[in-house]
Amino acid sequence: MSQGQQRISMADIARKLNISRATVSYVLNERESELISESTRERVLAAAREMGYRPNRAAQALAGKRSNLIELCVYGFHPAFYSHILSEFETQIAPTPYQLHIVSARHWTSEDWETLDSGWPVDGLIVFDAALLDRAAADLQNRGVPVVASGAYPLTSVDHVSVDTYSSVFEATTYLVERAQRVAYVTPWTLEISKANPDPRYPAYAAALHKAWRPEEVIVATDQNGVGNRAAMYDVLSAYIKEKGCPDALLCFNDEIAIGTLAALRRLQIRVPEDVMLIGCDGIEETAYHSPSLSTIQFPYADVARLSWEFLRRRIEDPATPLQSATLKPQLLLRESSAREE
Amino acid sequence: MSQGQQRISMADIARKLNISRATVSYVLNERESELISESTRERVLAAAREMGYRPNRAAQALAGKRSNLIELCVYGFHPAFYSHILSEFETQIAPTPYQLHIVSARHWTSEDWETLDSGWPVDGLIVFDAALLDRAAADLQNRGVPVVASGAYPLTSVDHVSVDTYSSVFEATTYLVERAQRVAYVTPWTLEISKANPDPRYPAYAAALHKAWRPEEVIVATDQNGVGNRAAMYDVLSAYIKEKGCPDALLCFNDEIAIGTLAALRRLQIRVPEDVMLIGCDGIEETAYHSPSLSTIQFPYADVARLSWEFLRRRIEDPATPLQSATLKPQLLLRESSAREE
DNA sequence: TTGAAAGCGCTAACAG
DNA sequence: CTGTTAGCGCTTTCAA
Repeated sequence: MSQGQQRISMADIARKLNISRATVSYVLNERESELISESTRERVLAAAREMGYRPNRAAQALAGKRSNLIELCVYGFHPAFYSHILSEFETQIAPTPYQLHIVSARHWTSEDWETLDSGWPVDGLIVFDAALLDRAAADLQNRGVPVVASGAYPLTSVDHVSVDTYSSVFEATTYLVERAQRVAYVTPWTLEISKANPDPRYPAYAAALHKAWRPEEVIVATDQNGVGNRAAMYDVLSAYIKEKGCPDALLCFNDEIAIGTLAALRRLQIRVPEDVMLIGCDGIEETAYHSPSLSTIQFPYADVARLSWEFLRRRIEDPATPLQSATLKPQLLLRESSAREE
Repeated sequence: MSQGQQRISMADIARKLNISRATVSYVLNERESELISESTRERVLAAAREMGYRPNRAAQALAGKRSNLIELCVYGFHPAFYSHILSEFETQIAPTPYQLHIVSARHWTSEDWETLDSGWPVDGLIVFDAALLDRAAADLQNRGVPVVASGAYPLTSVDHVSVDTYSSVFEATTYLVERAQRVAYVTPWTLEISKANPDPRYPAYAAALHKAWRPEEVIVATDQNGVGNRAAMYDVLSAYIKEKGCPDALLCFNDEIAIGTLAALRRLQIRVPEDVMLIGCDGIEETAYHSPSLSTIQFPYADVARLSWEFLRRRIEDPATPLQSATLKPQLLLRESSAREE
């Protein structure tokens, strides 16, 4: 078919058919309002196909057409939590004419956060767990770009879907507190980071312990370089246990940490759940496949994606829509790793 | 700061400063060749910052500037194999001025494959495991867009990084054949699909068995709807074993299937590796955390990403570069799940 | 039913 | 050192 060295433009089609560029544009855009003779229509369509015409989306957007681009800003592709998120958003958007432009914030330095605006003509923007994006996102919103924030700490000045991780973690911790003496929190973040970050997990854990008048125990899972890392769980855990003895229950920052902890405990010959109860967080698929199966806090991936997209789409269609918001609660999923008599 | 309802353009800056748009363009683009007075330079920069100017990338691209956009076409964000791939590509591209535009082919129907060309002005394109993209990719290449293909079945008409999965699977199968009587292949694809698809796993398995004069055994892991699904492993496996007895070794299509199989075997009270040896494929991180730890075929994620990007970048910089290609071999990682006396 | 022309925001050649 | 100008490919208004 097409073997031209360059891209085919509407002008090429018009020239070949000896008609005007506007006519070509009309039929290619299926403009109902303009009346085009059936024969012209067909000639244009045929030529476009033959010549391998593909619209230049940058030009379309420049000329004022919608870009059908949705920017999704998320931390990265890893760990599995994010791939679940991305998959669900993709599932939402795939059947629509819209396309996802994923921006990963993983490697961003502090200034980069201003870069939320990629400069591409997006029709809308979804920011997931936008801890530091407040200003940038509000800015975009002010410039007329529809923005939806979602996750456990969404911006509330824009349409948002919040996930009430706090209450679920509180619930999980309370469950453990009622069945165990020493309930520790295992996290890849130092205590300073945990306290400075808007992430609700540590505060929820701490609140649940305080409520029961129990002392906090925080196990920081970092490697020698201070990087949060489940691969270091064995070293971290054995050192901790050696120094302070073994807690009866562990609430883990996320499922990856929980899985790393499970492996470390196995190596230390500590039984789960008999000696130590274990609960993770996020509800990644893997948790179901371990032995013992891992209790976790199931993040509502699909609902978050569905609602976020619903909100964004509505706002794109009707910018005057009043502020939309919803709150979802992750579900505590009790499985083998936390099974114990009360 | 900026609270305008609309986007700031270069014209806005020029107007405010009473200078020409070209001057603004020059300083914002740091054009060395044009001499701009230091004072003008600073005024422009200051105004741009204050007004919150962000370049319109669509317009830049239209006007002939490089877009700094790299399209990465990959099957999806799931399973973990893909998130490893995406992460590594992202790691490569993050420190450069380029930006990734990820296109997921997961939901594509047959016609959509023609859609490889998203219509955005990409500077280059990486297609991963491009089974059905040959024509579309070659097309783009012909139109002057640099294309690199990578994965276990890359196009060879363009720059490519191939991964020799065939030989690794052959090696793994041979390892099993030498230590077990019945070596079965567990796959989420029906035999017809396996045979029609360019994926080298089934052929490699079959070749290794034939070489040893052993009969093939293929266990198809699909649910009632015929969808490939590790969650169905228990049902599939117990039915298979009931009918034909239990193989001594299982070579799994990928690590997800291997993990599902491991869980199913556990439920069936069949020991790994004592009763059944198990080897997966892809080398996702999870394999190290199971008990027994899972043998797998380690895909060279980082090297594939690094080389692909190296090839693409070189071709972008110098389109006349001769065809580039490299072949990488995944490493057979023997762990507990396949440990057995010979 | 079709065509001419303006303009989206920007780059880059050229003129001053 | 700075301004004028011609497009890039497309949409859209207005004429014909």
